[in-house]
Amino acid sequence: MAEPKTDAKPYDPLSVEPRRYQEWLARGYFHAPVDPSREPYSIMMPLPNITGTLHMGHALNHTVQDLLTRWRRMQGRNAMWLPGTDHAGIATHVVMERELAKQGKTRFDMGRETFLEFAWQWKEKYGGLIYSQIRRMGSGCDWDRVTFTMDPAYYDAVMECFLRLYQKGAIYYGKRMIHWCPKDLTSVSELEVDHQPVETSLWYVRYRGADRGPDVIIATQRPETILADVAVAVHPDDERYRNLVGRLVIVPIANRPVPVIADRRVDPAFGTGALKITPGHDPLDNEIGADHDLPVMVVLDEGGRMTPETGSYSGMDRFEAREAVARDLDAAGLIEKREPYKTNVGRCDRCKTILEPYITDQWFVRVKELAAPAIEAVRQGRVRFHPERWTKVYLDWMENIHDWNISRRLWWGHRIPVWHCANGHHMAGREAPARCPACGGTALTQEEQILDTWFSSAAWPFATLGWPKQTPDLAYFYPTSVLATGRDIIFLWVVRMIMFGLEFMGDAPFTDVYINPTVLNIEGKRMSKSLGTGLDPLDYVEQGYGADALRFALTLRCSQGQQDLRFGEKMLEDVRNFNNKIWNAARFVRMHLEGFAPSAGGGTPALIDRWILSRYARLARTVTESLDTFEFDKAARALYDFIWSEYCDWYLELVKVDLYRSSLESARRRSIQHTLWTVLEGTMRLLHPIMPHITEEIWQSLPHQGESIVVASWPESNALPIDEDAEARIGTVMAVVRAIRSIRADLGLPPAAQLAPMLRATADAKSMLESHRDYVATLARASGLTIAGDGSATLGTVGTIADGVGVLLAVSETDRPRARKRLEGELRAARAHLERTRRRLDDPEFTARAPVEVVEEERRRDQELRGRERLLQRYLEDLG
RNA sequence: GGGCGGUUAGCUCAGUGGUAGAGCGCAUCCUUCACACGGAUGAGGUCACAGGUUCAAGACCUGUACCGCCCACCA
Repeated sequence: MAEPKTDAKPYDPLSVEPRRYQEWLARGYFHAPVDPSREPYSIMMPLPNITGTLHMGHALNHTVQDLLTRWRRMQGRNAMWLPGTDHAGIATHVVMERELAKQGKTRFDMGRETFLEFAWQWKEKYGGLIYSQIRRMGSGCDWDRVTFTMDPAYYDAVMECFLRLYQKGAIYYGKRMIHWCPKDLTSVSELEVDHQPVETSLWYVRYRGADRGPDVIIATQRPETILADVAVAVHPDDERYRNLVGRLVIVPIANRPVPVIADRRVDPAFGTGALKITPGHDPLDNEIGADHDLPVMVVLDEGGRMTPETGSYSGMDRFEAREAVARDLDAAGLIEKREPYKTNVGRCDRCKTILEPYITDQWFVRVKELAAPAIEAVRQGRVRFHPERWTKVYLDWMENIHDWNISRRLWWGHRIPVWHCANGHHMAGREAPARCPACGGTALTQEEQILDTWFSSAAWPFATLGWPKQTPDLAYFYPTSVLATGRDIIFLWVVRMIMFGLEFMGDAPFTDVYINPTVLNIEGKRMSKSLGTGLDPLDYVEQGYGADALRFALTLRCSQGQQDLRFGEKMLEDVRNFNNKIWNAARFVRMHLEGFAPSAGGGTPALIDRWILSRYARLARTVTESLDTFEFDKAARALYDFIWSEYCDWYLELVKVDLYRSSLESARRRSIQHTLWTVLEGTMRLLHPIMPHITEEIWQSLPHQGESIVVASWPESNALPIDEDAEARIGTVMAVVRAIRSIRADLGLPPAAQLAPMLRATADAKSMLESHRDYVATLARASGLTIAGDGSATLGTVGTIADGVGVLLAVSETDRPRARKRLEGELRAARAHLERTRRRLDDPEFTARAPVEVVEEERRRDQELRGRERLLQRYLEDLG
């Protein structure tokens, strides 16, 4: 492993990160071969689309997966993170066809074969881009296992899934009303419908009664579908229309008589309470029509244009036809009114075209039987969601799951392995059978449609490992450990993986599902390239912040409490500063590590060493526990606070007192070196999962065991002792230092002025302070410090009480007013506090009902505050 | 319409029923030999609102308001 390249004062991530990543790759650290002697840990990357580039959401999601993988590897697991990409049928179609449209072409001009060639070229060209971006983020994926959903072996696995479901009768075929995109010419999933509010009109249209019967007025948003009306429906209890049910009314323009029917699904409060029934163009009408044995009429074609049967409207676009029909109705005197109306329209998630309810031949998976075990797996806790609240979201949805429309009228994807014969029979198989088993016919054609992208990605956790072959990989890594993803694809993907895993492997595909927050910009708006609010993570990385900074900034805000994470560049500045802090702390440590060898041991640690070692032990616990419970922000915050506040601001400053002492003994030096090294080296390991590059760079610059921090061991927190005595004593030192600094600042004393404060302490604290007087004197710049017993007199001083120690400073005549102000302020605060404590202790309810420890604590505090009040009062009097 | 989050310092957010916290920003001071991408000291909060439970509520319960997300979509 290379030596650190630079010792510059500011840390430069750009000169470190790509180099370190290359080394890791070259040494194969991210490849996890099957090894039955070790416990596996595996994560399957939520596969990005080949058309995609890395966005901030990926940056967060990948950081989480990478830190989990790196952490578990350091804990000794055989950790494997499998990367891959998705062919993403419709998404890829949309971008490719947009490209074709620029040349004035459609995919139909090219034909299926040519288009697929074009698609493969596209995949070759853009499919690799996202991988290089992933690598730039430091993600330690097992690149030997990278998988594309249309790789031959994966393709075969998808076929196997379909065939097995087909054979067990879980798949059916037929004409169904689905969400249809008239631009992409395919069905789309109900989960991929983007509902958006829109301003439109509600037309009130008069349908004349047949045979001189009464007229009825219906309200509709879609006059163009009037031509396909087959009935008018009212609520059975609606008194207004009681005498109308069973009679006929005339559909305007079409001049067809249709029945008035009664159905409970009609809302009498909406519009006029009368609903036109158009089973060919509306899902509710389709249901009602089917229940009343009404025919289905269709007046729009697959492109959303009026059919040839519509006479003068023939060929008109649906929106054009809407106005035309409305005009004609108006001319015929049949429009009672037209009012503005706000409603929601469903748009194609990919191309934003308004979708049509449309009836075509579709393939479906009967999903209830697959859902039942998937529900059980979560109920029984075999699959756990983090944060836990997503469990309910999952269960609620699964309990109301609808059959799954898996066919898409696209070309780029897995073609459905079914053959149709001329007599309407169909049969499944990888190859075309010689003749139809049902009728013996030989005129067989393959199904044109392909499978929904989510059908293929549902097999991701096992198809990537060689299934249906019983490979060693599959046996070893399945089921995987954690699935980390965003909440937007819980229904589309997570539920389907659980169903497929249970169906085909007999086991849920993972034990834990971590749902990461959604990354928003600093205004709280969704990031979107089209809105110009998208932020390219790689831009920030290359601007000089580096991948580590981005990873840490995201991790620091990756809490379970909130579903969103607001991101702004300021956050990267903060982490850049943090990295610089770490970098310079390491430089400092290195400067003082001359002649140090860890093997020599540290001898007897001083109190300050014991203190930082104890704090480090706590850090190791916090970080480990936080990672274990998916509370990544806690881990990051603990590291940040420890490194900056405790290690740098306090320990390094304390240790300088010893290091710069003219009479530093070699034993003391060795013990300092050992502590500096132990804590920094260990902290780098604790930080490595979040910031892999800088920690490697620093770790390599320190004495270390092993060839890389990537494969170093995780600090075993149980082996690190907590030293409460050292923590308490150094806590007192810190409080005293802070008190002196505070007095100095309040009095506006120049920094050059060496102070001569007096500390008054009880015997125990006094002896501790005496042995640590140099630390206090140096850190507080108070060379004239004296330490006295509890009873000594004080005159003309300002003072405070820090952790039970009186801190006093003689005050000059000119400083008196400021000193008095300070004392009065402190006294006021103490009295206010005391009053609160008093009120509690005077409350018999409190002393009777609160736990003994709490009451004791309150008494102790009361005593302390009384002492404090007394002393402050005396200081004030002494000040004169 | 139903469900789920959120509402804490100017901003972004932590916060296990028992003395309200961090980072940034702000103010004052410090170019001391790891770091000015730094150090020190401060100012700044009726924890959205209203009830309730409790000796004790920012935390628990019930409502309300606002912000956001998801589901269902009355044509």
